[in-house]
Amino acid sequence: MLSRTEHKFGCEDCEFKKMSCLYVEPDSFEEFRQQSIKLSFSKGETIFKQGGKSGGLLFLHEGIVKFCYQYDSGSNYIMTIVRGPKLLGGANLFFKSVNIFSITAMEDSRVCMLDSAAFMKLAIGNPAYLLALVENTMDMFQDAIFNFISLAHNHVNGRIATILLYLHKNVYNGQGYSFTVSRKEIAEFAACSHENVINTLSRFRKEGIIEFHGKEIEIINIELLEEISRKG
Amino acid sequence: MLSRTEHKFGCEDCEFKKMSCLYVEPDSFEEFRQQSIKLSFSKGETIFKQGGKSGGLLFLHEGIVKFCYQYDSGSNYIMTIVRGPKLLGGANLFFKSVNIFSITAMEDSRVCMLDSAAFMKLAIGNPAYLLALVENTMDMFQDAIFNFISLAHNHVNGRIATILLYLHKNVYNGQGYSFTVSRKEIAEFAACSHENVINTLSRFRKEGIIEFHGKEIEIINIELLEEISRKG
DNA sequence: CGCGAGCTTGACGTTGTTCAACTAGAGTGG
DNA sequence: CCACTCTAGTTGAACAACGTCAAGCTCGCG
Repeated sequence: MLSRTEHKFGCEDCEFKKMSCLYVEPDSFEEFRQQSIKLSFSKGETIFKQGGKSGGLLFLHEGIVKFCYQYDSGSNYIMTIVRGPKLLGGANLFFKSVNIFSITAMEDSRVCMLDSAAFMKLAIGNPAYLLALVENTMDMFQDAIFNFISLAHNHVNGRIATILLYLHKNVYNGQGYSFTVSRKEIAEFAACSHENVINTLSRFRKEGIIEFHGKEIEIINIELLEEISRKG
Repeated sequence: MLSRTEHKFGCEDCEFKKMSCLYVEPDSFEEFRQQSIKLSFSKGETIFKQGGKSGGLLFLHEGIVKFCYQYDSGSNYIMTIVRGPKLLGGANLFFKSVNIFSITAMEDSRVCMLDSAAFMKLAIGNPAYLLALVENTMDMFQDAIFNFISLAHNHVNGRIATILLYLHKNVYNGQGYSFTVSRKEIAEFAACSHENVINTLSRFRKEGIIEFHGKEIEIINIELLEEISRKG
């Protein structure tokens, strides 16, 4: 029997198992699962380090993580932010032997590190499963690309509006219209200075689009925010 | 027997067939190939239109194409430029029923439009083949992402340097240090105004980094260009 | 010959970065 | 418990980067 602690990690009802068992036999999945390692990360801890040896596939059971690119100069760029449950695969993990970016926990997170070789074995035997996982990964890429496009075309107003909407809809969903992010992280996501973020957020507050107390930001007028996101 | 015209399309020695037959039986591939359509596109012609129904997978035998995102305002953003032979798959084509960006020929190009259903059948039967194709696609995404990162972090100097290096190394390789691109396209790639491109290129010329006559650009000092690309 | 698209240049205003000074809160060690 | 330090946040001023506008240019094409 599972102990209470192990049960907290949800091996019996985990989302990854549920999704996998749509395609593969529970026994095959169980064999694969035996090769994986359960880990907890606290807010701020680095899960994968840019430039480090790739740790294979990662399943984020619960929590919120950011994909960061770190420059030699020391500054960071956040490529995307995702919440669990989600498979974190793709260019960083599927095929490369070295991580091309870092993955850092933004909230306390629980993950499973999956064994690449065991995964490949499972995938080769179940192409429909592989296809479903690739599709899942592509969705994450697509979200990231739309953020890049907003970044390429819009001024800081529009970029920050896009980011606030993204965080509301895709990350902090299911908790009303408010969430907690630092100005520094918004700056790293929007690729601008933190001073500019502060000024922009203050302007949004003056105009009644958002409200904030400390790090907690609340969206008041989402229609207007969407218009700013579109028009730049 | 193949006619001379058909032979020009290279069905016997095409790169896609060569690559595919590392994984699948020639007979299976031939069956798949029967479902595909050979087409030629002239410089400037649109191959896939953003918002249009997805045309499935595309193999670019020869030529150069750009992936464009078009804004309501009418302005364009070039996400990436690739040369054949290359499989153009990924988020745009693998799974979505609607194209999320346009693909346009920058030089005269020859392509095969592949049938999605026939491809899926082939891939499901040959997981190693699917894996190889996904890896190929991910590489293209990775290149695009590095361009995005340069765009997010660098000033126009660095962005244009990055783009010139990308074009030299990945697109117009095998033709020395010179190539032909319009200022407008560089501007759409670097996400800045065409005036800014002109000023930057002139500055690069004054500093002896590049030389140009009309649309033909030649890289003179590649080390310096790489330094600008890195440092912004 | 005239037209339009792309290219070029300079002036000007806006946007955004950098810098400096200050405040507030969270750890840390005596 | 209190200083000390470190990080994040805030504000304003000075400066650089960039886009926009206007004008004139060249080239290819009908």
